[in-house]
Amino acid sequence: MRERVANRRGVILDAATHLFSREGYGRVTTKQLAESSGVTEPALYRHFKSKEDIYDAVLEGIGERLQQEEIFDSLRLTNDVGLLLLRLSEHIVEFVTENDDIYRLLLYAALSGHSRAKRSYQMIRGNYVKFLTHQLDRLFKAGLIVEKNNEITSRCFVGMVFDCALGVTLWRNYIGKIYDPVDVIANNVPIYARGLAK
Amino acid sequence: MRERVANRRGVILDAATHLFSREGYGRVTTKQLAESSGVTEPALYRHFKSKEDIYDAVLEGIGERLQQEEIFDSLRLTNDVGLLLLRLSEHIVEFVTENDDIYRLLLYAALSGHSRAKRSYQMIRGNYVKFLTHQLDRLFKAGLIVEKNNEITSRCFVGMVFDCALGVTLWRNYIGKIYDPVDVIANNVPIYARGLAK
DNA sequence: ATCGCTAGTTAGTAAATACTAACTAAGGGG
DNA sequence: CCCCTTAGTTAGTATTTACTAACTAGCGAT
Repeated sequence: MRERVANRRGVILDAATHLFSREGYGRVTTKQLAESSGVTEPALYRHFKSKEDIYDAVLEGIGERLQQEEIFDSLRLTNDVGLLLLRLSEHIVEFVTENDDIYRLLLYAALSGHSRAKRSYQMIRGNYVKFLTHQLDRLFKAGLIVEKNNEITSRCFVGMVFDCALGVTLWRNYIGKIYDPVDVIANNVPIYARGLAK
Repeated sequence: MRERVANRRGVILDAATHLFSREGYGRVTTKQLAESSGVTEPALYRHFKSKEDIYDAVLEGIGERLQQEEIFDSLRLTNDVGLLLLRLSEHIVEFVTENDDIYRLLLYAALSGHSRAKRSYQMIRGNYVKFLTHQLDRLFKAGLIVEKNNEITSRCFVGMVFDCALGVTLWRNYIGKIYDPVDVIANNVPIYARGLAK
């Protein structure tokens, strides 16, 4: 029974993205990949030359789902450090919550030392850090925040927010009470902002 | 050639801890486990009933390497929120840096949804959060810090510090400039402390 | 001295795994 | 209409993988 589908490659990649993000590369079998793409195993090899190749393509494809430019544009002129941190946090938490497979893939890739992990890291977290560093430099020059190493500050802030986002996904069942991410942000970002403001 | 060793079980567990923390459960084979324990495969099964059983024991054994009581005792009476956060941060960063296999195991376990992940999470991160929440409650009652949801604050702070620690281990090669954790802490903890202090 | 138990060994097995060989239906271009 | 390419299929293979069967050296207790 031959079923010809327009974008089979995309279907396989979607299924693979989900599987690899749940189980990690090692535990996913080609059989699983085939079944959840609605195709037989050899068909996978029409579109990719190996299992590794599928994994590579999955990590490669992460970039297309990021949408950071818009939020960056909207914050480029803000002089309110609290608002800057708040909007960035909301964006990150929303992103990780809705695309938690992407961050899982990054963690798996980083843990197992995959060559594409660095690239993924930089796309997902690095851009936020770079943008925030730049904005903090600007706010400092405008005399609005205290003097700090803004790169370190940005890295830590972004790290904190990503970890908070994991509270809604990865750590969800491990911690006691589950808070709405909005409340978490509303509680913490002002602490950071107050610590930075002049 | 029979080689009888006093604590073979421990040797196996050490080797397994290292392997699982690097590769994750799925990618480690019993052959690897045997070889890096200096033993043949069937010998593994004298000490453990399955590969899963070894993994379980590895996660179970995490607890023994944690040493949090001492630092908690030394900070129970501090009225300086900056010092409290600073000492806790130093402890966490030092712990993750020196025992990065443990945190890697936690991440792998959480990602793949292993049943022991929750327990590991609570031992490794949960205790810091509980202690810090309690201390922040105390400092608030003493009128030394602003009013916040101290549980959320603690979770986020601990999350931030653990993520910073990953900057020295997991993210090490992904970020540009590598800072000494001491400098990272010295830059960030004061921001948080200033944000909290009254 | 020997008996039994523990902790090893060698050799092997059934199942799973990544991948291939060989074949074929569908569709488009000339 | 026919032929070529594409994207599937069924059947199969070599290797790996987790684990077992059967045997044995060494040690402590009797």
